[in-house]
Amino acid sequence: MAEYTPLEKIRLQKVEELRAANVEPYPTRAERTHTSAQALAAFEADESQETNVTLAGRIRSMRPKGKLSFAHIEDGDGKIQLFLRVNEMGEERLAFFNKMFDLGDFVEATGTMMRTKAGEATLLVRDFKLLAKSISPLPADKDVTQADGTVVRYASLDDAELRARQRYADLAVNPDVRETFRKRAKLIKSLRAFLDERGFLEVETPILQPLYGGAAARPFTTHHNELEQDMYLRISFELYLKRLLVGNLEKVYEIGRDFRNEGVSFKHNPEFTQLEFYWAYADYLKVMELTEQMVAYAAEQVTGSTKVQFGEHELEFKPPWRRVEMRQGILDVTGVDIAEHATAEALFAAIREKMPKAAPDPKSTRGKLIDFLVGEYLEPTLIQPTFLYNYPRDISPLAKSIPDDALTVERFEGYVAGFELCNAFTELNDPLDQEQRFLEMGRDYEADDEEKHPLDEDYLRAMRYGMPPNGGFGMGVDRLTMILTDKHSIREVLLFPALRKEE
RNA sequence: GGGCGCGUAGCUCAAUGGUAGAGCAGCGGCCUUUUAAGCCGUUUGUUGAGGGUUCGAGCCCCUCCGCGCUCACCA
Repeated sequence: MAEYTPLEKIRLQKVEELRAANVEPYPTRAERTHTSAQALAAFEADESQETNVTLAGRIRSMRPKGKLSFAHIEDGDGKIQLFLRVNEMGEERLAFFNKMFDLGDFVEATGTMMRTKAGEATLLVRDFKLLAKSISPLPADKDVTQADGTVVRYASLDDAELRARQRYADLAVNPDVRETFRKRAKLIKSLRAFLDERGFLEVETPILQPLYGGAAARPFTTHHNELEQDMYLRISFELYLKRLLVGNLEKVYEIGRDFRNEGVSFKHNPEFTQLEFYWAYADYLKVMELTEQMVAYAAEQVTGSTKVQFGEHELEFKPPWRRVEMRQGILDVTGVDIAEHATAEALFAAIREKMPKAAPDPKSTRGKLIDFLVGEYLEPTLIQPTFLYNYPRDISPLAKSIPDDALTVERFEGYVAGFELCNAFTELNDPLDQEQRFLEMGRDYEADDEEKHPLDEDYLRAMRYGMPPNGGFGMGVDRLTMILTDKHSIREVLLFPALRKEE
């Protein structure tokens, strides 16, 4: 059971007193006629007319001043001031308001809009009603708008853990947090609109899967009792969405949750939102063009511009983005030409020769060594939106090889602000080649290696019916949200990020 | 998992190893145009938990818990 603080006990006492006085502290219905913004707009449109409104919101400040009181309430649109005087309601009623109402209470107020001596558009209250009593005080905060318009906060909830654990309190007292999640919603809506307009069909595929695949990650495992079988939460949508291409759906996409049983960091959460699309008869170059258009469109919808400030960087999303061929990019920053080293051993030796301080894992495959070079030396330089393309085959088991280059596949990743935003390729549609790749992957790892790619026989069966050539794409929606809202931790863009359980 | 750092009142934060404090919030008053309202008075702490060193620990040491940053991992 909850233990109440002295403050909470006082408020619980008030609840009792209210009920004793026949005032319901949690009435069923509200009678709001205007939001704060609507009331202000109606009043300011013509101040000579009487504007009568009923507002509802949470009390954020109270300034009782003898026979009159000021208060600010906040609703979904913002704050608005209430002005209560004995002239309108009598001393007893005003005293009741001052005594029984607290910061955090939801209240309804009816009256006429007016302007105070200080010039603030304010509701002169004739009557008021309690809508919901707040028992626990919200984290105290005070913010003051200076003459120059800047807002100074004197005390606020800024403990990162508490803000994430009690997001409801964070949202209640930090309007900018509400704004972040409005932008997130706008982003997802804009991605949908963009793809819908271009004839992509939104679909839903299983989250609970008998076999996981489409990425290299450890899954969350669970168990279906009746079927008596283990099941996995999906780590990607890829293999199910591509099955749909076999079914003659030419353009499909899904926005949803992926689950990966991996480490948590400023850019990783165990569950995260992914956008994937698959596009028949397109290749990775067409996907590249669609990607830059889509992200530029989203940036404009969310922020009003294709120029986005992220930390110290001003990012320009307007197409075309910079394109860097992986071999050339690595050559430029490290002096190592991966094309000259066809085996892991040769490449490892070349890396040690050019960069004695580099410490790649000696057991790495050639692809992992290349990945090491990219992550270590190239990624940090990719600040403006950039497509890095042509990846090593052995770390891309679902991508199609470049004609006449057995070691390289048609794959690109989009980088922004030094981290990976999206991943795409010309999809492998040759069932025999795919089977080989799965088997190769198996050989590259120990039998019990958690990164081992499980062989999905049903996926191969689907592919044998014939899969059209196609381009596929996956993007971390949380990461794009971070970039578009200038937040530097994934926790800031997730309403309820994963946290260790309390106590 | 490794390294570094943090944890003090409801909130934001102070406090050389020497009596745990301030502002806001709360509570009791005064106040008919306030907006960090003001003025007078006043309450609140297992200093994250446990152990140790010391005459004496919020402060030093150890263990644990939680969080942050970072490294590793994450095609």
